Amino acid sequence: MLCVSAHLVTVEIDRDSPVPLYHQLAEQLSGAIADGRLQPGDPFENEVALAARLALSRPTVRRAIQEMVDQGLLVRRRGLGTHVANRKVHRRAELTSLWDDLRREGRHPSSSVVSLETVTDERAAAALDLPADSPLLRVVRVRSADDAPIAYLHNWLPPRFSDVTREELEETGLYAALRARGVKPVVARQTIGARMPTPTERRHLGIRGQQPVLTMSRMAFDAAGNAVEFGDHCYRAEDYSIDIMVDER
Amino acid sequence: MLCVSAHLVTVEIDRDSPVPLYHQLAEQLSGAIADGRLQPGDPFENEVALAARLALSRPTVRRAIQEMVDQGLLVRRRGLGTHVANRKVHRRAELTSLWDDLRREGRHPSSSVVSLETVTDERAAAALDLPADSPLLRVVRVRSADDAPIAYLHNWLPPRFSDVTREELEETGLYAALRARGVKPVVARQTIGARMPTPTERRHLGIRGQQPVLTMSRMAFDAAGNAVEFGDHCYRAEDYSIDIMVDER
DNA sequence: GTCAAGACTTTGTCCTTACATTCTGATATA
DNA sequence: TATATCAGAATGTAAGGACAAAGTCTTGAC
Repeated sequence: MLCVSAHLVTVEIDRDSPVPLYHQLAEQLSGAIADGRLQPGDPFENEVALAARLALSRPTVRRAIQEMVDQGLLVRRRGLGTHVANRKVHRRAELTSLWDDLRREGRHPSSSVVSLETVTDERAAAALDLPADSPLLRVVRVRSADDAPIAYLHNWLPPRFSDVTREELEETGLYAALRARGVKPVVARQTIGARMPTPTERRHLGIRGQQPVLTMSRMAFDAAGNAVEFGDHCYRAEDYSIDIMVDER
Repeated sequence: MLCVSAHLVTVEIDRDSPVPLYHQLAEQLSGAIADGRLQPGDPFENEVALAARLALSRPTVRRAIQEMVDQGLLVRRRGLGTHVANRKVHRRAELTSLWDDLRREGRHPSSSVVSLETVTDERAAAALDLPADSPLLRVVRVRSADDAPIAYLHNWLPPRFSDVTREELEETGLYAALRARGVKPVVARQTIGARMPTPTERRHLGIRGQQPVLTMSRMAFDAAGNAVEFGDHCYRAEDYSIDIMVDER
């Protein structure tokens, strides 16, 4: 008999932890894929065996596996078993800030706040589900990577964030400031386009000659569906592109 | 007692149908949101009551609700209940073709095939997980909406699709041709950028003056993680923008 | 030797039950 | 009156069992 045994990943489940068992399991199994203990194409231990080995119920194990399937880490096929997916379809956290993106790439992000003031803006207010005359905090920044400007950013925030300071924005970024106030954007609608830069944009981004900008406007929402931020940004197209995974739901 | 009773949606479950009960339920409830029977902010019937009313188990009902939460249609909060989400966070099927997008907007899409030939291409082959010298079917098209060109499209397909014809592409679009062969892309990695058009692109897209193009390259995969298509496209930035929902997973 | 039927493996669906956690609102106490 | 506690309502987590469906592989018949 040909015994293609799946590599058994060591998993430790802490039943006293407040983090759900299925999530503990998914985290540790994801770790095994991330650090190469499990390679794309490798067969995955089957659900029932895994459940028996870890003394977990099958639904719990299934839920962990489903979490990983949703992240594109695993592929399941009836009768065939579960396998580690092609690395190209792995999704990482999607809703990231440019700041975090640059850090992950090993570059050194910095921000300079061009202006920080309270304004009214009809389009931003509509995006934030607020009355058109609501006072909004408008943040205008230039984002650089390794001291070369790559983005000219406009953000509008609801009044409750009016205590955000210039220093905070320059040191940690906008999304960190929101996180510090207990707000976590989890879903956003983005519209991406391209156009020629305005003279102001050319100056801030150091654009010479005929080079376009990539534009992105974003409405971001928290888990409860409340709008938390509206942004309208433009990027030096020469140095920046947007990389996303899209999927059917 | 203040009785805020949720509007009861009529649901009919067919236990003999091959389609899973949770999916039947999710479809019918989604329909109620789509056609306005349930409005954003409306309280949703709670899980246990819904399960009792429909003679379904609670896990089955929960699975249907989870499906809708994943589509951004519902928001659940412990202790608070389930509510219909803000319409702005509703996701529709994301991985759509430009052809379908235009149809949905009520415009009239058409394609003209510029060339259709078998080639080798190192970059496309790498994206498709094939050897660099694999023969690939390359499709070059101009996509128009209401007879005005908006996109210049390059696609590379694995050899098994070499029977795709020019007529088929012009009448139904590429994704329909794939569907007809039992292949369904479900996830794609897209890279979006901007640049100035080449003379060829200017000619095909009818671009005058200093106008950039929006570029998008896409690697598409089926549910098993097999690469099914690689595309490299450019769009008239004046007439086209890319609209996507991104979320944390 | 080839093809078909059936056994086996694995995931998919569905049920029942139990208890935990979180938030609201009402009651009771100071 | 204001605060703290408690009950109620809703979702979240977890277990265990049963059967269905899909795909592979072996076995058996011709």
